[in-house]
Amino acid sequence: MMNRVVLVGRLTKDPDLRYTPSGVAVATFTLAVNRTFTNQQGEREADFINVVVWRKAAENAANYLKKGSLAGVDGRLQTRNYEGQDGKRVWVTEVVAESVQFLEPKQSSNQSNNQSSRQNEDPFQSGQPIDINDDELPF
Amino acid sequence: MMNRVVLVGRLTKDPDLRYTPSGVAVATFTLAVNRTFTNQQGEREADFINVVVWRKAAENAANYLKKGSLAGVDGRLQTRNYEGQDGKRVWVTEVVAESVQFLEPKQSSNQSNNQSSRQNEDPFQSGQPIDINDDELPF
Amino acid sequence: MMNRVVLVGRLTKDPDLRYTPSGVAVATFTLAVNRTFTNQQGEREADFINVVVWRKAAENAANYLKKGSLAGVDGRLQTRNYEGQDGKRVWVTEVVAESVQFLEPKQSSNQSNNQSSRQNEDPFQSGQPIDINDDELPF
Amino acid sequence: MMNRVVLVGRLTKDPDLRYTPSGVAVATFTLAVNRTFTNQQGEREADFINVVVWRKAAENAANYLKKGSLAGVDGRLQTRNYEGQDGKRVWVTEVVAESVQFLEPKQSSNQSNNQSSRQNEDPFQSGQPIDINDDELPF
DNA sequence: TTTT
DNA sequence: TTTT
Repeated sequence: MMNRVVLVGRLTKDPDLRYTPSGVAVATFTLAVNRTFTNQQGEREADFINVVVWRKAAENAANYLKKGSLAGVDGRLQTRNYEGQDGKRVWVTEVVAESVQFLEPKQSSNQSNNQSSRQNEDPFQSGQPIDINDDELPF
Repeated sequence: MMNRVVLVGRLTKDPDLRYTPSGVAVATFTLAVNRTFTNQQGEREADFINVVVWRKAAENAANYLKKGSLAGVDGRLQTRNYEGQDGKRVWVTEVVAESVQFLEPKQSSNQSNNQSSRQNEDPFQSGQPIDINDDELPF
Repeated sequence: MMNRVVLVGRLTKDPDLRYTPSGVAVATFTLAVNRTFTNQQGEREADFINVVVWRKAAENAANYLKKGSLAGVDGRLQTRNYEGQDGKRVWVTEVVAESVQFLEPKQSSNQSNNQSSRQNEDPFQSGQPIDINDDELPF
Repeated sequence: MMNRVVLVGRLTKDPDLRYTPSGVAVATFTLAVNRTFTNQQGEREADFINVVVWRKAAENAANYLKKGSLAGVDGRLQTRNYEGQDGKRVWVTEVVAESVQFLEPKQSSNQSNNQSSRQNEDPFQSGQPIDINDDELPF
């Protein structure tokens, strides 16, 4: 059995960093990966892939990545299900990152621009405890 | 932008082979990929990953793979949406295979066992035209 | 920076298990990976890729793999150099496996065939201490 | 049989673009891929991986990449041998790129910097016909 | 429901 | 210098 995913793309939004009840950091973000081919209308489309990162790598992602950042992900595919609002099982397929690469060139640092897109973020959307049971932890 | 997936696992059912209105073969199947780690109950779980294959590789998959076959897939992640039965957009993440490997040892061929699990399959589930627009074709 | 290799192929010989001076297990083997395309003479060639495995996975490889076994490797590419017998630097590129999958079906076990190809192996070639400095250990 | 390599690193020199006798473009370059871990001296080392690209992608690599460029490579491992100057077979392991990604941000284009590091290159090292038989072409 |  |  083998399961390996490698992606390079851009974050569609700032990462969302939360903590499990026992205090384990988990970050999620979506990576837009542009396709190399165009559709019949000649447009280049993208795939939008959900990524989950745990522990220290989660905190690093939250610190160093923001909307639009170019990032690489090396991980594995995971399927998971939860109960939807209509009571049905909803299945999701996402990538659990084992490592995240920051491919953006370092900014010249005369500007605190790493946080710039963050200042108006909704405190209810980010940084709050997350309702994930610890036994989902993969490592 | 990079997008690469490599999987080895077992088919949960026989592949489903269909054709687009213009006659392009497309096969779908789900690969069960056992995890290497166990959950807190000590059980080894699996991820169930949907795979799409096009053209000649689709027909080969339908001919050589069946429920339980060990197979390798090399491809890319794709996200797609369609209208669910409640009118809402449903998003799916699946793997588009560029190549499929048959990792099952050749059977000793005294038995037509490749088709054995197929004899009672529902003709409405398999081999029928599929409602996919040709402009989804990636290559 | 990203570095990922996934291979499925067959061992050209039994794995070679050795130990560093401080007792860390390291196994090496070569994987023959048949190409999917043929050359101009219509022959299907293969690539012969050297693989290194460390610690517990090294001992598992030595126990469960032998010449001809189908195996999967997930790891990274490593370059290394040493002094050749003519005093020149020799550069090698090899795969350091993070995980090794045994893709051979379990034999029906009425036969001790896992060791069968081993009985005449040269004791000077295998199982001996290896002259590798421990600071090459990647993990 | 599966064979997949994904790399992200920086070119150690400008790409070397040549042509086979029948006019097929082939570019070669070395990618330095920094390791994520440090050795016992606390230094972060790198792997230096040789990459070969064919046809249009070779010309694109020569046009868009230069020494120091950040690039992604998706391809497969290949082993090859030739006769060394001492008459012995020399074996090399390299990556044949199926696609090359240019991960450098576009420069502000007030400068023809893409060629800047090229002006003193040795005409005997680059741009010359290459002695590769066309039957080595993989696609 | 998205990135550049 | 190789596997099936």
